[in-house]
Amino acid sequence: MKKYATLKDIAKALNISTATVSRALADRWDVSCETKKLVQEEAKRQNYRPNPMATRLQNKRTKTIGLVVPEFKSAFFPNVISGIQKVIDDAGYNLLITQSQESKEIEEKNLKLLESNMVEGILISITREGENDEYYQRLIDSGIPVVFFNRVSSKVDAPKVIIDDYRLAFFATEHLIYNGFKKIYHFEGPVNLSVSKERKRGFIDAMKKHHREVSEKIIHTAGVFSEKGYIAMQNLIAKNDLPDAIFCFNDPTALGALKAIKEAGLKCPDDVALVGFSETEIAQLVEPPLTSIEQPTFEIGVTAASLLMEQLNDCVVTPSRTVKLIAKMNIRKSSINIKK
Amino acid sequence: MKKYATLKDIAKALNISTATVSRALADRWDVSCETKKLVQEEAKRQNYRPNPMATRLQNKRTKTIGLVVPEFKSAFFPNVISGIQKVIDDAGYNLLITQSQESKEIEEKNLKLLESNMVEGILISITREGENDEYYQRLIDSGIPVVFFNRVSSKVDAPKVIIDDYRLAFFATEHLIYNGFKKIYHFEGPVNLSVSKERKRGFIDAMKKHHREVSEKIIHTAGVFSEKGYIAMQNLIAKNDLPDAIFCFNDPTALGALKAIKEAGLKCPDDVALVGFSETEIAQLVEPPLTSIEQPTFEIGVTAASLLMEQLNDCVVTPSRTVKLIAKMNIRKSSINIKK
DNA sequence: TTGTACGCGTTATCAG
DNA sequence: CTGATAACGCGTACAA
Repeated sequence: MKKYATLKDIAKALNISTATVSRALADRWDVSCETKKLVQEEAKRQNYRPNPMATRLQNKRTKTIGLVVPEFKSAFFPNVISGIQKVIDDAGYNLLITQSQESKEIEEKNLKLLESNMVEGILISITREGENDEYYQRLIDSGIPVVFFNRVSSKVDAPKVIIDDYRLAFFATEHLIYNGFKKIYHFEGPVNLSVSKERKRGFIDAMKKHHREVSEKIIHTAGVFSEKGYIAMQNLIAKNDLPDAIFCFNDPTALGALKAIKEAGLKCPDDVALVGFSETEIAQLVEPPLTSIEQPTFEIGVTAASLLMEQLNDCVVTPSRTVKLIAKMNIRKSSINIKK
Repeated sequence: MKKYATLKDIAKALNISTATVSRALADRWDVSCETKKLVQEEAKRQNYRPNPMATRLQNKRTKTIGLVVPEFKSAFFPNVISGIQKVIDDAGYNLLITQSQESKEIEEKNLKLLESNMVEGILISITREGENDEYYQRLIDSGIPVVFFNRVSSKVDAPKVIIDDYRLAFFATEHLIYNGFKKIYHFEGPVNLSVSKERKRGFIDAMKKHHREVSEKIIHTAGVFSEKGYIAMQNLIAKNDLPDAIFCFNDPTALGALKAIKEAGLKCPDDVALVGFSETEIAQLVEPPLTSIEQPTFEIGVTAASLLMEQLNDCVVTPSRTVKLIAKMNIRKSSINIKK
């Protein structure tokens, strides 16, 4: 821990006032060129660096916004972040990123951290463990605008950016039905996440529309990560309870399932067809290429950040709105019915 | 922009001094229980939140350390971050993450951002665009310890955590040679990155050891991302300049190459064998599974963070050392010589 | 137990 | 052009 040089130090060294030093360093017109030079030289010599805390204590602006995401092991959030960063950069703001690791506790810790760095706004995709609703509300009340994206709070009234999970799950399921698959299962995501519920709802409604029987047997919880999909599929194989096709909560679970299918000597789509969700780069690289719903990740980031910027600029309190973005389905070999 | 409540505000409301308020909120013993209660109630009612900048201006501690990574689209950095976070958390510190997006300019901006948040130390894996050497040095000089990992500065004297790229590239190449491949190429990483140089050097030396001819023709620049590997492979196919095997800079380039191979109606490893580097989850999921060097990502993070903590605790200036961690080679189908 | 007064490092205002 | 001086919000000796 070294001691920093301060304005006072360099003022003392030059026998002038701190005010002059401050002005000289700010390169203002109302200071003579020679003192300016003297000051700047002395500053360099003492390796002077302005104390950011003191500055902020004065003008109360940090030009920084904070971000909380659950993780960035999958490609989803990194892509969203790129979109966010674009908007933030263009607006001349800085971005501080934190990772909640799907833990409610760490999420709260991160929010506090961002707060103590005086971010002017917060973008958040909440953890699957649960919602810190009271805290989100508290942030908003204390004047820090919050924008939710992807995984949103159901209770807090704030701008939200999501995709129409229900509709896309519906489409994906119908796609399997139209392709002539008869025994269709669903691998469900984390139960207390709104996206899981929406996708499950879309699946069920599509099945019902086409008069397919929907029982609890055809829905299996498989979480977010590939291992979970792997295990869920292994279980089905062990029980000899093989469906024709599975609509998976996301790509990782679908890829995990794919691995289990291959290991069991089965084939995709011949024995079990698969549909993923929220397109990852891997979807195209894997064999067979995976049918998946491609979310506009970059655009999600752009939209969320823009909504935040809007709030930051308009001091007027606009009613918070939920933006639903459109996604598209990439149909690939993993969901082609070869028996048809 | 709302105005925050301050100590003064709540002191005024209660007709007492700010000092008492301060002490009451700090829950000290030298203040009567009733005023304590009064103050705490008033604080809650005014939604009082201590101004972090003022606090930091006083005790000059933030208990926060900063991180700069080039990107986190690949799984590599997210895993490292998990390791870092473990150590940081255990030590009671906070972590601020930034992303340089492989841009030298953004990297410097991020360093400044971290600095202005008064982080007590910085962990960095530098961008491939070049090195902000002067700036790293400046940080260290001004008392902020810096630890490099994975992608390190060649000029700045500071602790570094790397894996033995040279040796592993050497092994990987020998593995291909021992497997009977004759025409072996190398897809090189970004030219000005030390890891690229090390891996290339390992490749060349292994080839030389076994008296293979090494010309510029067998080394092709392919960058970091899968598209680059895809294009590089397409070029080779177009020129009808097919090798038996390729040692790729990393997994994404190898996967890109794999895609090009498949699209051209060729087979891996039958026509072209592949070896990747820095194992990604996808390596096992792809067909054929990809031989790759598995880096101890989590451990890299743990080690780097530990080195930083060491520096933070020991006020003594210890000579900076470079830690080389061991990696292992996962041999899979993509590098099996079926002709042998 | 409570209040006064000062310092943390800056910037801004107002005289000179 | 330059120098006092106050203020930002908080903590804390010291005095009462």
